[in-house]
Formats: sequence, C-alpha cells, structure tokens
Amino acid sequence: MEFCSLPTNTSGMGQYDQGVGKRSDRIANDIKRWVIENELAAGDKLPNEKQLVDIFQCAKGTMREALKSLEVQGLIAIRTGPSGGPTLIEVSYKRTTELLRNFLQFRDVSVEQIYQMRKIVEVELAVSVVGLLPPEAIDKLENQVGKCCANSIDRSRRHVHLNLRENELSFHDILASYCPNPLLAFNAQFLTELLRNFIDFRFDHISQYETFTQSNIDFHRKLVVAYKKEDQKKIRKLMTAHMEDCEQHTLSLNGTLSKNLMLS
Amino acid sequence: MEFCSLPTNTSGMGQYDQGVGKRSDRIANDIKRWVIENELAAGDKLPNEKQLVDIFQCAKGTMREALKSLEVQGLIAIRTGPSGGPTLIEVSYKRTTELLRNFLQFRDVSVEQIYQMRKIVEVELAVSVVGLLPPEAIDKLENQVGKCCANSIDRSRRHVHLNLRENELSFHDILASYCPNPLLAFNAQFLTELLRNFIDFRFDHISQYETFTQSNIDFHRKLVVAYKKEDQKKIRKLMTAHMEDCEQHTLSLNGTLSKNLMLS
DNA sequence: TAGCTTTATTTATCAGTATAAATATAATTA
DNA sequence: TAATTATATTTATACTGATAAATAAAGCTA
Repeated sequence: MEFCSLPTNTSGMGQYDQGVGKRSDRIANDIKRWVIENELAAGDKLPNEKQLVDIFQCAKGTMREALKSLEVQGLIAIRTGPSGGPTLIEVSYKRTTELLRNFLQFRDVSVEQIYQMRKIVEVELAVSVVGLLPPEAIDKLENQVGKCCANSIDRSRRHVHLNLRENELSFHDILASYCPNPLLAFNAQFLTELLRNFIDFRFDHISQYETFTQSNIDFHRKLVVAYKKEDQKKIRKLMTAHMEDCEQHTLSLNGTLSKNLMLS
Repeated sequence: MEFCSLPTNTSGMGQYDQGVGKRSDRIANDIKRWVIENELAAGDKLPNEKQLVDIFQCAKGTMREALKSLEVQGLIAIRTGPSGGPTLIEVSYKRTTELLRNFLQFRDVSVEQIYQMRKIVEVELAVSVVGLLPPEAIDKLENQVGKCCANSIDRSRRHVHLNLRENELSFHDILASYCPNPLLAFNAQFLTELLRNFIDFRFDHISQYETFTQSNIDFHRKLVVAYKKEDQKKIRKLMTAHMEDCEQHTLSLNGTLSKNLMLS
C-alpha cells in the first residue's frame, strides 16, 4: 500500500503546543491511529524519518523518540538505506513474550502458579486441536518424541538434560502452532518459554531427571496415538495427567523461576 | 536504594563502537541488567539523564532513546524538575494489556475465542480464590450486584447498557484482585478489558440485552451465596454456566471485537 | 502558619552537522 | 553476457548546543 500523506497533524503544530503528555508519545499515537484508519497491514511502509518530521513539524529527535516507541512496541522495523525507513510489522510472539516477562519480573511467580495456568491452557489447547492436525503435524509430533528417545541414550551431562527439556517442550510448541485461537496459543507458548529458559534447576537429582524424561516420552507417545484416533476424551485425560506429572517432577527437582525474566 | 554507579560500560565506549544492534537498545539492556544485578525495586531512582550520558559516554539523544525504550516497556517513569529523572516502576497491568492488545491487532480474534479462553480462566480463578476472600471482598461483590440491580430500573438508553456491562465486568475484576496468581489474574483482567472496551455491539436487540443483564445478576447473586458457603463445587458449576451464558448472549447480540485494539 | 513567589533543577523539544550502513546503479571484468 | 566490483544515493544513527517547560524546594509575604 502506498503512502498517502498523514491526516491533519492532530498532535499540534508549531513548537511547544499545548497538548497533554509528551509530544513524542502523541505523535506515536497519531501514527497508530493513522495506521488503523487507513487499514495498513504488516509490510506497508511508513513515511521515512525526514518526511515524518515534515508532516508533524517536529524536531528530528522528537520523531526518533516516537519511532523508537513504535519500534519497542513491536509495531515497526526500521532499516537504513534506499527503500529503508520504518515498516509496519506484525507484533511477533517473541516481542510480546518479552514485554509480558517484564510484567512478571516484579511479581513473585511460583512453579505451582505456572502449572496452575498450564494445566488449564495446555489441556484446553490439546483438546481443541483435535481434528485440526494435518498428517504432517502428526509426523512432526512423532518425530519429536523420537528425538527425545534418541537423546536419552546419553544422559549423563547437564547440557543433555537441557537439550531434553528443549525437546520435550517443543512437542507442546508444535501443538500450539496448530491452535487457531491466538489467545490460547500465545499463552501456551509463553508458558513453555518460561519453562524452557527461565527455570533454574538444581541438578543434584540425576535419577529423578531421568524419570522425568522417560515419563514425558511416555505421555507424548500416548498422546500421538490418541491424536491419530482423534480421541478427544483420551487426550483430555492424558494431557491433564501429563501436566500434573510435569509439575510434580519440576517441584521435586527444586525448579524455581529465574530472577532474570527481563533479559532476553 | 541509592544509586551506586553503573558497572563497566559493557555496551561499548566512544562513538560508533562495533557492538551489534543499535546503541540505544544496548544501553537499555545494560540498564536492565544493572537493575537486576543490584536487585533494584519499584520506587528506586536511576541516575538522571546527564549522569547516564556520562556513565555510558553517549550522546544525549541516544540516551533519551534508551530511556524512551524503558519507558515504553513500562519499566520506568520520568519526571521533570528537581528530584526528577527516571524512576523504576512495577510494570502495570494497564501497560501490559496495552502491549498485548498490539499483538492481537493484526490477528483475527473472535468472540468465541475470547470465551474459549475466558471459560477456563474465569472458572479456574473463581474456584482458586475460595477460602481467600476476606469479609470485605464478599461485601464488595454483594455491593457490585446491588449496583447492577439499581441501574436496571432505567434501561432505555445506550449509555445505561454500557454502564451495566461495566458493572457486570467489575464483579469479575474484584474476584481477580484477590487471586494470588499473577498469570491467572492478568489473563482474567485482560479478557474483561477486551469485553469492556473493545466489543462493538449492535444495539438493535434491547430485549435481549435486558435478558443478558438479568441473567448476569442472577449468576452473580448465586455466586456470592456460594462464596459465603465456600462451596467450591458449586462455584465451578455456576461460573462455568455463567461464562457459557455470557457467550451465548454476546453472540446473539452480534458482538464483534473492535479493530482499534491498538488505541488506548 | 498558610498561601504565594521565586529559584534551581531536570526533562522535553528544537535545530543543525557529521558519520555509518544499506541499497541501487553504473562500471568493470571474465 | 554474466558476474563482480566500484560508486553514488538514500536513509538511519549518533553527536552537539541552545531554549522551553515542568516541578520541587526554598524563600517570602501576610
């Protein structure tokens, strides 16, 4: 979509206008409003920095702060060079989880609370994708379980354990990727991300870790079978038990939520 | 907590250092890391703009972009004047919901999908706060139901309907405020916010709207009774039915999610 | 002491310059 | 001609200095 001049400069004209709040914030909001009104979509380009400065009659620095705001919100990407400038992008899962982690940074969240959420989210998701999985999805899931098994031959070192958890969790990511409900899928992915990257384990219970891994493999295998039969009831039962089981293992391994949620 | 000099300027020194990404982003990350390492908390003050410029040996504009980033992320508030400058704040629910709405802006979310989420979140939340509600919480809930009744005398105009929805939803906000799980509480509040501010109704079915309102009042009243008895089973049943009922009413009123999610 | 005024401090905005990075285009080479 | 290299152009990024606005604290007035 072509750029067709931003509408009347609602955020004030001339320097030091009377509007409320910071100029850069008002400009950022005006640009958002303009994007919505013109039904722009990801991939569409905004006017470049210089043009925006002309349109809004503001200083370069002010405009840069406005653009930085949109960038941090995950709404635009900025590139240099010819045909560069600010481009609208779909706010990514990644960016959104980063911002949501900021929220959790200053609050205490326990492993129990993560699983309280996960027990309802993963079960609902698992049940809801029944009938929506194309053959290649089943393949992917089966493949995933296979990787876990292959890796479990060597299980004596720390990084292997980490790798196993990675694999276990990607089973759930695959399921989430076939969930048509963005709210549900996002929550599921956010929770698996927390477990993947922000749980500090004590690695002094290797045997328990092995049990954990084996238990996961069993559940995933059974889930694949149930998905092949599209047996919704069975899937609900299995995923509920699976989450319960994961929670217990994580707790007995003394998993705690990291204090570095803010850092990517 | 006092400011005690930021650590070695890891984001590079001198102009145009070789680090990856933008200088302002690296600085923002360094400040985050420093906050975590020094276990700063909401209320603590960061060095002011000029001091930060000295510490990071960067230009004022660059530092302002870094601070804007932190501000947009909801991590700091900036005030002018003496004893002003950037102050750490708890990332607020409000800010987080704004950022999450950006995420949904470019995806299609249906009323059914909102309720798919709400049916599991509100039920889990309702059940989990049993036994955690102090007497004043019950009072608040009862009060809330009372307001709905009072308002339902005059129900002929649009804004009254909006006001009723407002009241109905604040019943759920009260419940959420007593939920110790930030993940659960946040999700619940986010969903009620969507319903409160971002559902466009067609107001051509006044009678259905009345039925909706009355139905809500009934459910809320019954829920209060159940909370007084701390009857968890009853609460689960009631809330499940309540959400199901809400969904049906919303659907028959042709509620659709607004296209203006990005705007506050 | 209550209310008002001044002053000092700090961010917010403006203006302009210089540098780096990315890309398109032209020139060169094989 | 195809591929590579050099050049020019476009754009963001970064730096500097000056002015305006906001606010807290100190001082003044009644």
